Parts: sequence; structure tokens; C-alpha cells
Amino acid sequence: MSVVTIKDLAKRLGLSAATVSRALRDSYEISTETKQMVAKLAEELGYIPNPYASSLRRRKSKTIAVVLPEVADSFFSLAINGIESVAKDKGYHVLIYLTHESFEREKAILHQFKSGRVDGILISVSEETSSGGHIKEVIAAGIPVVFFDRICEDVETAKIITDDFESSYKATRHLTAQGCKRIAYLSISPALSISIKRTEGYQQGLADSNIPATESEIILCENDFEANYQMIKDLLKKKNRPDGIIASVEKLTPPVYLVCRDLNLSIPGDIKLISFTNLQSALILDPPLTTITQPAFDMGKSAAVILFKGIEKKNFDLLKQRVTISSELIKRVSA
Amino acid sequence: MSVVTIKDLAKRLGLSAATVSRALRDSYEISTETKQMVAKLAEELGYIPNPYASSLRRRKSKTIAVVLPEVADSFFSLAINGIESVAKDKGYHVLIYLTHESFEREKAILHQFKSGRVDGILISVSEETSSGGHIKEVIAAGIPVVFFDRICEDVETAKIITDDFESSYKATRHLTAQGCKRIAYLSISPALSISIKRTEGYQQGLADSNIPATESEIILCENDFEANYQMIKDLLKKKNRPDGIIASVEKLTPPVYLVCRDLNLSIPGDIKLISFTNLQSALILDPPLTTITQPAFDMGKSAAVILFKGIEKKNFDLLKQRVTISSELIKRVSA
DNA sequence: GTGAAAGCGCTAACAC
DNA sequence: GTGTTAGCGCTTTCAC
Repeated sequence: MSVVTIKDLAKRLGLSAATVSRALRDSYEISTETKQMVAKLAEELGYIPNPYASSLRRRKSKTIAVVLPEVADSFFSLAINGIESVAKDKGYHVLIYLTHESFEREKAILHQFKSGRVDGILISVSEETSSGGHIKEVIAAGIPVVFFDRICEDVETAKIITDDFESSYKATRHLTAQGCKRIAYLSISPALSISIKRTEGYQQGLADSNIPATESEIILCENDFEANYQMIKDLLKKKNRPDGIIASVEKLTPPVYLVCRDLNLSIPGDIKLISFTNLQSALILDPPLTTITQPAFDMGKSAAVILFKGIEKKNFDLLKQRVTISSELIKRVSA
Repeated sequence: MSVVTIKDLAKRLGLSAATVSRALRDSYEISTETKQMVAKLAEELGYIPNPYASSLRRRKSKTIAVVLPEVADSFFSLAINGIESVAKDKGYHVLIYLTHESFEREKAILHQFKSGRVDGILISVSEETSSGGHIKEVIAAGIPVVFFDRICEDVETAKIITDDFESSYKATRHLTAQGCKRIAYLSISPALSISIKRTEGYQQGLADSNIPATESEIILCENDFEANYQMIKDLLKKKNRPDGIIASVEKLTPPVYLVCRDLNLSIPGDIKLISFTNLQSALILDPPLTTITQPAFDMGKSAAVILFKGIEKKNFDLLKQRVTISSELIKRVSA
């Protein structure tokens, strides 16, 4: 706790608190000499402003919230870096909240933001989030919100996404071009915006490759490794097993590799695989993994930049913003 | 911004602000009926306390800071989850700061904590941090600090670490037991506590295996992928190249695999490899990677638990706390 | 069991 | 260019 306050500085300098405050904020009203005196003493005494007194008075916190499902995923780790890089430059602080894919938790977290704790919010919604009422409430309370990656289509505010449909489409077409006739799609929560888009891209890819819908298979995976392993194993044990797989999120890659190993199936010989992932280690997997790699850092950065515009510029129409940053299909050995 | 204040509630109920405040905080002085009335109206009007007014008055922020070098590493991602899990239960908020391995940045971040922005700090120091003066200052200002993973030995406060010496020793002994005669150790910043311990464990392991110091080789790696790749390539091109490698941090794994592939060297045939990493994908690498896996989640959790004890319990001697949680050597194919 | 009053540290209006 | 005053919204004496 810094025990030195503006009053202390004022007393020592024979000035009023108001003048010191103005000098510290470099107000145009204050003479250069005074500013220097104040700055010098503040430095000497190790004065650090109390952020909460300032927040209370000015009604802004210089803080943003980042609401994420998890941080285990490499996508979100990279996104945090992008966000932090711009928050730091802006002199903002970053509060982090994890929903653990729970809608209830997400609601509770957002609810308390109406208190003015943060000046803006970056959010990637949970798997369970199918409607955005809780987010609309926060926006109605006057707090700018920017979605990134996992959005709510029914909430009108800025959205930073990647081209999920196109990525999935490209992945599917790549597999069929390699000769796949029967492609399984490993999905997560079907309510998620990214799931919907990716699934659509997959289906369109199949259609455009003249693969009948009967030859498609969508497996709804869970958060539990063992359960996913088992589902994938069941899938690959069937007599008409797929010859191609698209793993729609990072965490579904390991179980596929393991099942193939355990079932003695060769990738890409028996089964070709493409995963959505940002893991650097994709290229040292056995075999090197063909990936859809998302612009995670840039998405985080871009979301933060837009959020700050929304916070700082009064006549910036945050609500209409929509940025799509392309993902990349990186061909390696698995497909 | 919640526009409903305690005064509003008080006015509506014909009570004083003081009574409402006490009722909301469930003070023993207040009658049950009053409490219920207040709770009911607060709920109805959507009252949310202004956290900064409360922080200003009570001189506590219900917020902790987590200061990390990066969040790209799987270790720190998992640690954040551990930290968040306990902060959530305690009703605390988590501010995150990245130093990007810069000492200057770390100093600046810590400096402003003297303002009372946070009630406690969890920190894993940067590569460049060789002395802890900036941390001592914060502690002197009365703010509890807990180190986790990367510590400053010269700062007397709680430290949560893993058994770096033993892990490295075990890794080295495992390699020599497999027949390695010449083991290289890929290091990062030699000033870092974890680097020092791991290097010592490596050297002791060599000594106990009767391998002369002349057959050891410590390569100081950097933050740049290309540079590391080149250094490792140079290392493995030498005629007396090592037959074993210990990668002391996660990010050094990919370049080793790539160099081996490019030089047509077989792992583990020509070179055995053990890496410090928490990546789930270790077991689907080519070949599956033998790892030292750290208890990242538990370290984060444990650090947070101890920090909160330091914050909440006055007669808890935070400074003397020291917890070591063991890492695990997981034998797979690479060594 | 409740109220009045003071004040946390800072800043914005309004003076001069 | 600087000072005075009045709060921001909450909590905490100290009364009764």
C-alpha cells in the first residue's frame, strides 16, 4: 500500500491537491515549473496513484476482462498474448475469467461486470451458450463487448472470427481430392458458432465432391479424453470405417492418433486426418499433421484493438464491426 | 455501469445507507427481516456493488496478480487454470501480466502494485531476473508474494517449486543407463533458478555415471526458433556428436526433432532425447517422447492456496513456506 | 437494531 | 495558473 497520497505531495509543496492532481495528469492549465516540481517530488517519495480512488471518481477502470472457456488450448494461449500486447500499450489491465464451458458460470461472470469493474469485455463463449441474453444485458449497461472466435450471432456487437466455413470446406475438399470416400467429422458442442460453420463447410465440401450424405458421419465428442478415445475407436472398428477424419478442435487430435496406433491403422495409409490446431508440435507428430491453423494471436490482437476503439472513441460504431481473419490449411503428411 | 446504489436501496426502503450496507454484508447487528427486505429489493433492482468504492474504503481489492513470462508454454497455461480454480472459489479476481522475459517490464509491472491494486501476487520470474530487489520492495509495502516455478532465491517469501535437480538427475541417469556416453544439455537463461537446478542435476547425473565433464556439453539456447535450430544442427553435425540430449524446456523439443529429421538421424537409434514438457501431444510425436512432466496445475493451485492464506490469515508465516511438488519421468520411446 | 457523519484518495466544477 | 468545494459509492466508527 503506497502511503503517499496526493495530499502529502500537496502539503510538502505548498500546493492544493487539485493542482498536484492536474500536474500529474499533465494538464495544460499547469505551468511547466510546477509540473516538474510535482514530478520530482512524486518520484522521490515514490508516489503511486491509488487506482481505485481514480476509478471511483472518473467512472472508468482502465481494465478489461477476457472471458474464455479454458486456457489449456493453444488457441486461447496465443490469443491472450495478442490481447495483452495491445492492452499493455494502452496502459490497460487485463482480468481473466474462465467459464470451463459452463453457461451458468459465464452468466455469473458477466453479471458482475455491470458493476463497472471493467471498461470493456472480450469474450469467446462457452460450449453451452446458445443465447446471448446475458451479454446483451452487459451491453445495455453501456459496456463494450467484442466477441472473438466463438460468437453469439444473436448479439449485435463486434465480432472477430476466422473463416470457419471455408477452412472446413477446404479441409474436406482436400481429403476428397486425396481419394477419401467416407469422411468422419469430429465435432464438439453443436450449438457453438464455430461448430455450426465448420460443420456446414464440411457438408458443403462433401456435396461439392459428390459424396452422398449417407457417407458422412458426425461424431459429437465430449470434454473427456477417455470417452472420446472410445468413441473414435468404435468409429474406426466398424467395417465401413471412414478413410478420412476432420478433427474440429485441437484436443481431438491425440485420441485419433492413439486409436490408429492401437488399432494398427496407418495415417495417412488407412486414414487421412486433418485437425484444427495451433500446436507447434504438429510438424513433429507421427506422421506430421496436416492442420487448419488459426490466426490466434492476430485474432486476439484485432479484438483488443477494436475493443479499445469502442471504449475510447465515442463515435465509433462498435456494434457493426465484423472482422474475418483467414485460417491456413497447412499440408503435411497426415493428409 | 450499475446505476443502482446503496443509497437508492436505502431510500426505497426508508432505511439508512449504513443499514443497507450492513444488511448486504450479512452483519450480525441487522435483523433477519431487514436483511431479507434488503436482499429482495437488491435482487429486484439488480443492485451490484461498486467494487472500487468498496476497495477504496476497505483498502483491499479482492484481486490478485499473476505475473508470467509468457503464456505460450503449456506449463503456464495449466498453471493459470490451477490458479483460477482457487481464486474463483475465494471470490477473487485475477489480473494477468506478461513480462515477455524482460526484467525491465517485470520491474515496471511490480512497481505499480505498490498502489494497492492487488492484495497479493503470484510470480514466475523472467529469464533476465537475477536479483529480486523489485520484489522485495513490493513485499516491504505489505503485499504478499508467492513464487512458483521460477523463483528468486534471494527473496524471502513463499516458493512453490518442482524438484528440478532430481528431475534432471533422473533424466541424465536414465540416458546413461540406456548407454549414452555423451549427453548434451539444452539450456536457457543460466540465471534462472530452474536452469541452475536442472543443470546441476544433469552434472551430478553425469558424475554419478562416471562420465567425465569433458563429455558434457551445455548449449545455451535462445528465444528464437531459427537460432536454436541452427545451434542444434551444428551440435549434431559434429563428428563427436552427442548420443543423448536433454531439452530443459518445452520449446526446445521441436527443433531437436526437426534437426534429426533433416540430418537423417534416428531417435532413439542415433540420439536419445528427454524433454521437460507438459504437452499432451508428447505421446503422439514421432517417436513418442520421453518427458519430464511437471505438476503445472497443482503448482498453480498450491501457490494460490498459500497466497490466500497469506492474504487472509494474519498469523500465517508466508515467508517461510516452501513446497516442492515432484515432476514425473515418463518413459516412452525417444529414450 | 438502526442512523448520522466522516472519509478512503482522487478529480471535476467552479471560482478567482 | 491555482485553490476551494463537493462528491464518486461504500464502510465504519460512534452514537442512541
